[in-house]
Amino acid sequence: MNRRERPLLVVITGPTASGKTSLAIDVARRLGCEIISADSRQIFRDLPVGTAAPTATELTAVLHHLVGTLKLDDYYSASCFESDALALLPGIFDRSGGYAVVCGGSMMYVDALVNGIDEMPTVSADVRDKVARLASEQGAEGLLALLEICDPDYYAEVDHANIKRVIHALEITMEAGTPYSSLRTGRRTAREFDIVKVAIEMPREELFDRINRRVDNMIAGGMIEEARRVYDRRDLNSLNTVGYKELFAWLDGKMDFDTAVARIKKNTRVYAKKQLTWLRRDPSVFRLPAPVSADDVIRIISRRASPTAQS
RNA sequence: GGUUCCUUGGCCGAGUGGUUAGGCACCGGUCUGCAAAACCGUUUACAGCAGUUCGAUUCUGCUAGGAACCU
Repeated sequence: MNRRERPLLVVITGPTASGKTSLAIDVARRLGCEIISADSRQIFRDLPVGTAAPTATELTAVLHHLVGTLKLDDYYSASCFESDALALLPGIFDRSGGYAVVCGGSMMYVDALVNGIDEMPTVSADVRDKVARLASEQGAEGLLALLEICDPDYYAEVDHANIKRVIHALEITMEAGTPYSSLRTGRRTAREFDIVKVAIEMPREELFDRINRRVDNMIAGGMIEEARRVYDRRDLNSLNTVGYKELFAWLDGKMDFDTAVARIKKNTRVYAKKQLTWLRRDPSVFRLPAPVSADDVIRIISRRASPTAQS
């Protein structure tokens, strides 16, 4: 491809099991660039099978970033991803003449990189403990009552049933000493590069079929051993993940094996649906019907050939 | 052949003579810091037929299917 004045980030996304990985590799080869993975679970080492991470062969075919780089107990978030990706991009653009591919289905990660995410202080262990203690002593009502006092604006808009968001708001508010809502600008950050987002689409039946088959392949491909190896760390957030949860339940004797596998399939389908919901409301995504070839993606890139600003 | 019991929406599973069980799935949605997370909304019933009743998913009878026990 031609060298670009203004670099271009090609985001390849779509629901789980839609074929993102191999498409991204094809596209990256055509563009002569590297790939940044936007996957909140493939970024952990020790989970290659159950997260359908790129295989050794695939990793060799094109240089990948942010795959298997974290330990299971490392802290990570969409914001961490934004910084990591932004730090990697200049080098990737340089080496490729202005191209980079991001591939992944962690929609919030993609959004954080594409649109930016507001600056928030990192929550200290101290504050985390304080809020956790309040939660266990006074329950949801206590948390909500406190939020109503210290951040009435967010209290008014947050889903009171979604206690995770309430806790997060309280933590940030306490850490920052200023209401969480005052730190949320909702503003997009302008990027120094162009962005094209494409998503792979296919009839739901086909997608569900692919999911079911992939789960069977994972099981046959060593996922049970993988789950056994991390079993003792099952309480970590990184292992609050479809596939592992269900196998842990089986290992705990809480469900039989066939049920566990059926649950993995079911929960993976549920996950895919949530990704589709997220994609549907994003008008900036080019949704391409499978099978999608690198050519299809290149065509879209060239159509918006020159440095038209993305907004 | 006889006796007793069972039959609820895609699945599991409560219950009642007259307002919604509930859970899961399906379908739809929320989303700016653990997001493969967390959360929200909605749809699908009372096996069939005939009675009793102002009214039956709930009571009675018959039919069908199933379970247990008896000869």
